[in-house]
Amino acid sequence: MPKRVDHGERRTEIAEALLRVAGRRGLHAVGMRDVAAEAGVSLRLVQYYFETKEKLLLHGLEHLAERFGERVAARVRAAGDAPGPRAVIEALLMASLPSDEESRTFHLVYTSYAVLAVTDPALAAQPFIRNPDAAEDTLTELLRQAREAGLTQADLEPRVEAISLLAMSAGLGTGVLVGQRDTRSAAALLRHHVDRIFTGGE
Amino acid sequence: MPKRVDHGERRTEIAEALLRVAGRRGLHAVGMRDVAAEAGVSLRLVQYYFETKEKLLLHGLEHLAERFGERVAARVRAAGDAPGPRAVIEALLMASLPSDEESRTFHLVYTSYAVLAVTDPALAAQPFIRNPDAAEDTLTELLRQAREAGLTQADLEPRVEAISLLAMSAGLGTGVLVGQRDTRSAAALLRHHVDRIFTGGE
DNA sequence: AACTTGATGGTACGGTCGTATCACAAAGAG
DNA sequence: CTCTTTGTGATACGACCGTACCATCAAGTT
Repeated sequence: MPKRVDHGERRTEIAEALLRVAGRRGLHAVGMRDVAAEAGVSLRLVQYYFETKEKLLLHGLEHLAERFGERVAARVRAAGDAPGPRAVIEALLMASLPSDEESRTFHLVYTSYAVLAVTDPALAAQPFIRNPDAAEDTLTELLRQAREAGLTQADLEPRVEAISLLAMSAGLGTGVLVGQRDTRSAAALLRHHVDRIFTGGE
Repeated sequence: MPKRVDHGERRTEIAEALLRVAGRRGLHAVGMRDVAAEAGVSLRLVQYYFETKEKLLLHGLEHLAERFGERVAARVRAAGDAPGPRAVIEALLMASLPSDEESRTFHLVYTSYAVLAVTDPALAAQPFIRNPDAAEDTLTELLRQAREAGLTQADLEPRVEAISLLAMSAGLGTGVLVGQRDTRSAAALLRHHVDRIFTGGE
């Protein structure tokens, strides 16, 4: 046998190449040859590790979601040791706003995938429901904790506010992406609503 | 000269064919030939009335925005004669949620356009800023009127709430589109926030 | 040493896409 | 009646795309 290469590692490299070029030129414009060139390998290798383009896209989406999850987790950790629910919530919301190149790419590519998934049944809706639902559950639980700790009004509905904040974050993110709004004003808007929620207790 | 055909009319027919097929199979999958078949004309005619695909897309986007504007206006009118700001606001928000086939297509195609516009400088960012900005101004003005009429808290910030509601509506709309959420719960969420805003006055 | 097998490169095939070209019919203008 | 112009059809071209096929090299195995 030859070199014995770690398939998982190689697949990750190629998937990240896919995300990079998708972030630059849009997911719709990404071909197998572009991915190969970006990853510095031959077209054949992309075929070798992902037999078909559809599998490449699917793996790319999973990898994107995973990397984004790690990014959010890192931001939350950076919010300090033993941060309160509010700090965690703010970190969580801010992390998903397009600010630097990475989060901008994330937003763009994720939205592209979503659009594709609506019409293409092959790109299972799975990842588009599981991950957002997980974020929703997490945020709901954080708000519930805040309410129990008396940091919010007693009649706060955690899930309602969680869904609202995430929907707002997504909508604002799109606005930033198309250049309608800048990141700072979007962040200020989100903080305004966090302020609103964290009022009435204390 | 031959038949002397109304160009504007024909362009509209073709643009609507574009929107129909884009709504079914996704904007990324739409070719000139698909549009021609959907409109019941030959490929050549599509080329004749829109020289290039890019111009076809651009005109399609403008037509989409226009039709959507009319739709919202109709919904607002249907809210009754001399409706209060609140009824108008609710009608405005609900109309832009994907409920029937038309609004679902609108959301999908508009999002597709937005994704394309991020990377393709030819698809001018114009329509993606002008129209949302107009909606934002309209909603801001409605909220300001409501505040002046004492229907809301006196310290309400009209523009902040307008942007928030529209961003939420967009985010929720995407959620509905990908099947994460159903239309009724999204509508209920929006109404919840309208309720929140229209409180404290009276 | 011969063989097997995983990793890789090169390249060709069939299809589709946007666009361009050529041809022609029909309807007024002179 | 001829001529010009507008609308319409058919088809061809060149590019690109995803996929498939074939060859080759390297590293163990027997």
